[in-house]
Amino acid sequence: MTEQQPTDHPPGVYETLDERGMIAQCSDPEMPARLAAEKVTVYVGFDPTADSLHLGHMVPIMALAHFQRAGHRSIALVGGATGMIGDPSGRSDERNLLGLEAIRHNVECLKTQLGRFLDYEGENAALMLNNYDWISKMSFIDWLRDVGKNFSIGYMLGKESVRRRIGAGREGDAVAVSDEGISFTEFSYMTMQAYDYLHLFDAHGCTLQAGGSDQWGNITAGMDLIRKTRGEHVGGVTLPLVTTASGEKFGKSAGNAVWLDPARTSPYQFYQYWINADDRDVEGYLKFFTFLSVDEIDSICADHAAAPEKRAAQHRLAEEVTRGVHGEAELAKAIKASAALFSGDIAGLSADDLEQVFAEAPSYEVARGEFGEQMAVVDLMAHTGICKSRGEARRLVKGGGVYLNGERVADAGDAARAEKLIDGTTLVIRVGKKKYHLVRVGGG
RNA sequence: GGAGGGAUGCCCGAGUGGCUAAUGGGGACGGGCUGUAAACCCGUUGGCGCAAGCCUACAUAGGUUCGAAUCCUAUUCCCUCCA
Repeated sequence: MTEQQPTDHPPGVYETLDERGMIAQCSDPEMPARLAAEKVTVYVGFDPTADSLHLGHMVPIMALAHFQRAGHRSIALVGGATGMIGDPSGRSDERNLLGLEAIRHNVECLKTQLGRFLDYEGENAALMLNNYDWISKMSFIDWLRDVGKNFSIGYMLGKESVRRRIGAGREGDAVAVSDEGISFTEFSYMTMQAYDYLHLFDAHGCTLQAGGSDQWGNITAGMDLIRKTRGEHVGGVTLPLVTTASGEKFGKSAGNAVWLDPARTSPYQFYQYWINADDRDVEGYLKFFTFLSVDEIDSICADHAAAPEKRAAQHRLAEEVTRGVHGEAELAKAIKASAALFSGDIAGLSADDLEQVFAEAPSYEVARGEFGEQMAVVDLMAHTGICKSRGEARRLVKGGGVYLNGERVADAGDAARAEKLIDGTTLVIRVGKKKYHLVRVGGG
């Protein structure tokens, strides 16, 4: 993500994004021409609701990177202030406020992560800013006088994010109404994001804001604020919500978010997430999450259509995205682990090999004394935490979903015997088709 | 401040004195088929127990009753309307 193009006459980044399906809404029709003709400063905000970004943030990140590659100036904004308030957009219920310390911590983590996707050096350097730096300096009275005065209640009530919460959905406009209500705090969120845009306009000449499609209301709030207070017209674009063909939420694996932080989602799991992409989604994902040219993507997909069982498109997708997020070395490990687990037989591997392959798989220790000559599989699983309870482990075994070193455990009463340990120390317990756990018998 | 409505398992949502560990749907998980895909089919979905059974659960704390998610009291939180 470091290659740069000449900045004096940038190519049309709008077309680049559009042909990849990465434009959902755009504030004005002249946008494509403007983006092709002049250097623009664009910003995207990320609120620090957790200490890591996840796949849901990837499209905005990629969009910022595309802008930078096209010669524009990208600003990644970390919402140290907005994150303390809670964006109601896209949510049907009130958020719990995070503590100050947690937010500070999250801000630092996000900054580090975002640092990997943009180039902050050189003449076309991207900027990383934290809105806490300017918003925290304002008093409440300043806020109400300088910012709040520009928003009529009617305008604010008209935003979908608000209407869905106060049960004011209109006939025919498909706002899913929730009966949760909304606090003044979240209601005010849009004014804060609008002010960010104004600040960036003043301080950095920022004239474009991008964000997920649920950000449209917040983006237009900023555009309107700038128009009212500065008499200038600025732009906004939204990026599409990524969906899955099967109706599952994109970016979730087993109900958990797929994080960019390797401590939360291992590179192996990350790689596997993409490998498992639905055929119908893979083309779109290649366009969203890689920098491969559209021509190349077409060619990959043609190959894939010819021999879908090879899943060439998924492999390429997983490879590109994992490399981009985790780097070459981690990608190599993930590929090696995947190959070993899905084609080879576990029993043939040594304990050392296992360590290598399972470097990121959850692993557990059991004391030798506790294990003894043998240990019931069900006890072992409950003990290590692979299962929450013996009952859960028993159910899994009964359903035929537990494998010891690759062999299905036939009966809930079966035990793992000491002589089965690989190199006398290690046991691989697989649950279902894909979940591997390493158990080491060690200590006294 | 007043009036009314509500809080049930991961989520939604039934249940208004025993047959309810709690209908149903969704999700999730496991199995089958396959391509580590989709669709589809089957199964599971509080803890302990091989089991009979025991324990813990329907916002919180008490109470009535042989027996309560279901009735009563207080408390907390949420929603709506009125002031």
